[in-house]
Amino acid sequence: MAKKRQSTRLLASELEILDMLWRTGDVTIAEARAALGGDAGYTTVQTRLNRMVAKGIVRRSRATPARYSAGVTSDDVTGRDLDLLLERVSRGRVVPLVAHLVKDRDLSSSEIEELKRLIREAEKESRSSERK
Amino acid sequence: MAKKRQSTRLLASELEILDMLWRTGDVTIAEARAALGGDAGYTTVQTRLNRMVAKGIVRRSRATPARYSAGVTSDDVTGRDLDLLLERVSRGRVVPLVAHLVKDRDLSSSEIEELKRLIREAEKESRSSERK
DNA sequence: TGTAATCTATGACAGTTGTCATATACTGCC
DNA sequence: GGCAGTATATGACAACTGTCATAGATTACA
Repeated sequence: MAKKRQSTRLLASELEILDMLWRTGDVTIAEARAALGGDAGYTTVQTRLNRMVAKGIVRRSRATPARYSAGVTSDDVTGRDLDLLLERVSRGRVVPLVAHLVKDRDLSSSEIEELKRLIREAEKESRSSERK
Repeated sequence: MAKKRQSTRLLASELEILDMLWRTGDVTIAEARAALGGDAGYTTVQTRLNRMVAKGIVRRSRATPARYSAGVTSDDVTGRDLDLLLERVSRGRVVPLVAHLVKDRDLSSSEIEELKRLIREAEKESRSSERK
């Protein structure tokens, strides 16, 4: 019984670690601990990092002290998470997700321009596939 | 030791259940089991549903047989998940998330129109706050 | 009404996660 | 080389999750 977890997604606590690694590059345990706020005990941070190494989402260098770095990119995580959200929560509807992302946020004019460009691209795509 | 989990997000397996509940409305255990594909044992589905009830994310009616329904809306989940993604993974940058959502997808022309409208709204917002 | 069918409660076990203590190993410096 | 300080390995425990078996309660119908 108790099948191994298959299609999971990263836990919030794992995102916390990855966020830290993406921000600070590669770190020793002591540095990771400080970067996380210094609340957790040294071996707690050690264990969490090593468990993530075992899962392949964090890398560990052979140096001493070992340096840990992210083993997945934020784009990987973004992609997988958004796809899961689309599938499970939004039923494939893109608009409500985008709505949440752009509503009530302070976007710079360059961000607005980027967004417009994205929509124009998508529009071109949709028209070309329509023609087929 | 072993502090109770605080700031988590829903597990993929919980999203699976909620997805089913959002789609089918309220269900008995037997119906839930069928809707999930019939792979899991009856009491497995029972346990998973009841544990989610204990967490407050699923509701259970007092009828017999009990009927289970979603205790959170998909908008709630969408909102919380996207905000976490923005904070932890994308560092507040909205554009890459939107890019992933609109790239390489078949969007209908009405969806495109909706997206344009959203951007126009965001633009209006950004201009009005600029003026302050 | 009594029995079969169904539903519910409960217990169990293995794997995961959050937390850390302890013991062992390694490094750097006197 | 030996000791202090740092790093690593390992073990542990509680809560949570995935899975289900079993027993007791309820319902439906012959």
